[in-house]
Amino acid sequence: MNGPGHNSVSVEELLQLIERWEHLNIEKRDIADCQKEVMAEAKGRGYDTKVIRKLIAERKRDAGDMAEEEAVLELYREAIRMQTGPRNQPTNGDT
Amino acid sequence: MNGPGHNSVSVEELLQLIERWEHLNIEKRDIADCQKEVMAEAKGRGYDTKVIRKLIAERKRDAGDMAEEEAVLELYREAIRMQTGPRNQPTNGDT
Amino acid sequence: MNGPGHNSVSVEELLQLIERWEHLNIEKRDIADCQKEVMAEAKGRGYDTKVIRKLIAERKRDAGDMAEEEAVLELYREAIRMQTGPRNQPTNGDT
Amino acid sequence: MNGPGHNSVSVEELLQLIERWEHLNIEKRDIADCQKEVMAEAKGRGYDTKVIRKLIAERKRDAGDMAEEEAVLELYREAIRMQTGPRNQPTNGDT
DNA sequence: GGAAGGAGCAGACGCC
DNA sequence: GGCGTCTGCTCCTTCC
Repeated sequence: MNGPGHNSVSVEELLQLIERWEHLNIEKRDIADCQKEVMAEAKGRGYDTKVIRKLIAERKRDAGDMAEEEAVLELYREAIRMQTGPRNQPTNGDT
Repeated sequence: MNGPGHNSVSVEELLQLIERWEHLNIEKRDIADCQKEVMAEAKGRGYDTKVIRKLIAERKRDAGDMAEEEAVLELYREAIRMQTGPRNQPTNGDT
Repeated sequence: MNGPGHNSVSVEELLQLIERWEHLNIEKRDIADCQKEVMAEAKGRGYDTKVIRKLIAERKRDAGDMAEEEAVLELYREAIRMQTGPRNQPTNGDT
Repeated sequence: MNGPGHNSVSVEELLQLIERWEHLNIEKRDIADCQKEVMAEAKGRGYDTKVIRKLIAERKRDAGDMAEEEAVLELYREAIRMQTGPRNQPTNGDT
């Protein structure tokens, strides 16, 4: 009842999408395993993994804060532009 | 002041471990982005991503269940053997 | 200095919330202890607690699967309706 | 082939044990729901639940630390006794 | 030491 | 397009 080009194609492409997603997930798992290995190595060398995780979290926050600071600065710049721009580009007299 | 055997070495290797971990994390993020792209493509082709996620979860469960079922069956067999085996095996004389 | 309306009120209600939560947690611990007792009793009567845990897990899965299956079926039905309904219902002229 | 008092009894008591355990589990779930309500109420009153969780974790740690401190103190006392006791109870001259 | 359960967190979806 | 909510995942702790 269904000729070619009907939803059998959809099923095929749906499966391909799903399998692509699943394959990517496998890669993620592999990388996570590598991370566990790194932690294991750290522990093997006598480091406290809990402390290391704290350090990583801190670094992450620091990186994030830098970005956030930038965003805030940009926000302020924009706010300033909205005040100075519309009003007159004002005190600048060298036009 | 920083000859061999100082703790600057420890700091260095600690940093290397952390950076290796962070780099792996970046790779994970990239792959996660790819997954988002896949989902976006699916959505673009008219699929319901919620359903797709359900399907993926189902497939995952199915895969897991196969292995688990075997384990459970083995466990039960063992449990039954522990009950029937010792009790009936040797002293059973009504053959 | 600490009349009504100060933030000491907030501290008080915050503490109450926290303590309510903690008290509930204690109750949970108590119940968990009861569960341990049940298991200990089972073991004392000669049952294999490992098998019992598997049985419980199975019963849990069975119960969960019933509900979930319904949800998934409903989801799929809805997805199918979204595909077949709009596409074929009105403008379909090739009959 | 099995008269009364055989393993049909075991099945019954096994089921009772399992159901007792499951009932306790339900109670735990209920309490967990109450905890969620507490958190929801806290959020409704404008508190940051994340901070609250941190506070609870701290209090937990503090409580644990008190006990741990006691344990450490006891350990030290024991160590001191092992040093002073065997050697001579000696230099104590007020006998 | 290994597994099961719970807690915490990040990502994804829906609303505004 | 950003925010709030919510589910799912991972990690950690506890128990066996």
